[in-house]
Amino acid sequence: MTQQTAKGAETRRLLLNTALRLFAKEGFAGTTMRAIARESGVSLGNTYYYFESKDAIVHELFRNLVEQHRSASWPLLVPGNNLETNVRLSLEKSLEILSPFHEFGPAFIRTAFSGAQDELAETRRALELELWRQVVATARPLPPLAIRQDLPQLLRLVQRGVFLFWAYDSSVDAKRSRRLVKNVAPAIARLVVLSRMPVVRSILDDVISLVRPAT
Amino acid sequence: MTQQTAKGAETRRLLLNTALRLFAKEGFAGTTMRAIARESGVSLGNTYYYFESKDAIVHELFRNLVEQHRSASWPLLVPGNNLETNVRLSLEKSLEILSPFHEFGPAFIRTAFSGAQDELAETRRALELELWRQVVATARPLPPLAIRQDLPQLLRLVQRGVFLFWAYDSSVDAKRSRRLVKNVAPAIARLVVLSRMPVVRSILDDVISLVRPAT
DNA sequence: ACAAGCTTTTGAACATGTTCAAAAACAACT
DNA sequence: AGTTGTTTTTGAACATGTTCAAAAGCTTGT
Repeated sequence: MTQQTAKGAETRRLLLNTALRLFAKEGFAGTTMRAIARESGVSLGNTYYYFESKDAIVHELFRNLVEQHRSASWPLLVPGNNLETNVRLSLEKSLEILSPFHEFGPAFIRTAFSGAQDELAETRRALELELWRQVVATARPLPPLAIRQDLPQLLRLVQRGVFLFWAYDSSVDAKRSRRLVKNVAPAIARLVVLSRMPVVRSILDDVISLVRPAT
Repeated sequence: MTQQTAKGAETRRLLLNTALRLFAKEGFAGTTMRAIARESGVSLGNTYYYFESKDAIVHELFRNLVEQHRSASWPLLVPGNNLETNVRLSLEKSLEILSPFHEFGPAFIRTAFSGAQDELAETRRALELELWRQVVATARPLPPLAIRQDLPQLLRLVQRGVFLFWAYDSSVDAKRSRRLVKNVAPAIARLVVLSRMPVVRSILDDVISLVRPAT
């Protein structure tokens, strides 16, 4: 199914690069599998030897973006930042990295929310969580102990929400999404502080009970 | 494009019914436009005369479900219910009505979140809002005045969230979605009560500023 | 060098969503 | 009844995602 030899890996890389270039130029729907094959100087069938489907190519592209997001956000999480700053920076960086791919929103969502339990989805999830753990761990003051444990998963949930919003955000330059982030970051920070209050805590518990078993 | 005469309307209805039946039996992806045409005793081209695309059929189906949800929830909103009960009943009814169409989740989402500004989307939005206005208006005690105005839009937002969750919920019988509703309803009610507190109010303001201009 | 068994590549087919020009059916008017 | 214009219907084509059996290349062991 996938590549085993050096030559195979090379072809695969070639196809992925071509696909990326065409996607950028012609958009997702506007790029045909035949075009990807032709521009790569490879047969159509061969393309399917390396990628199960057109969506699978997007899936891989998406995973790359998640990786980029993580590594680009990491150095921003410097000591001295409070939670709000960390959250805002990470979310903003995510929008920044996604911005050239707005047209893929729906396709991304299909892969991001597919509910697939395969390895790729699992590593993606782990990658995302790692970032949000770092966001929490480097924030000062540290969030209340009672919530510290679950906060990364909550933040990941928030990110998914922002991502969804962005995917269907048709405002120019995703202005509305950027405003959302600007508003959400302080809201989160406040909520976290308030999590000491039993009423707020119980609401958070409701939400946490959702992220715990899955998603 | 669409039907003008009685016969045309008849053909359209026939196609829609056949599509619905086939969707239920074979699933969305499993139902081909050719099958719909064949089973209706109509040519393929004619099907496209009445429905712009396969998605357009789903779009119409979805609108019908929204309508059903509204009219089925209405009688449940009896005097004496508090907000939590009303919210829970409406959300549960929504899951109940959607349940036979779980497989359409992604397709529904495409139409529900397409961001299209056409008439169909606008009437759907109005229909939804009307229900949530009723949910708020019939609840006792009435929600705090400061938030009463915006609450319907907030609740509609919550419903969209639940809908998204449901669409990608792969648990059997959408158990997780049902639990979500069970947890969300009291959380909402508590939040509304707490909205008198400035801190909570400011968070809600952040969210409200999002639903106000659009979505 | 050769055989056996992988991996890679190809080319042709298939299935299905969608388009379109032309035919048929129908309605309205004279 | 006949003409004219509109709505409905058809059938054939097209575009593109996907599958598959067979050919070609490569690697490894003899």
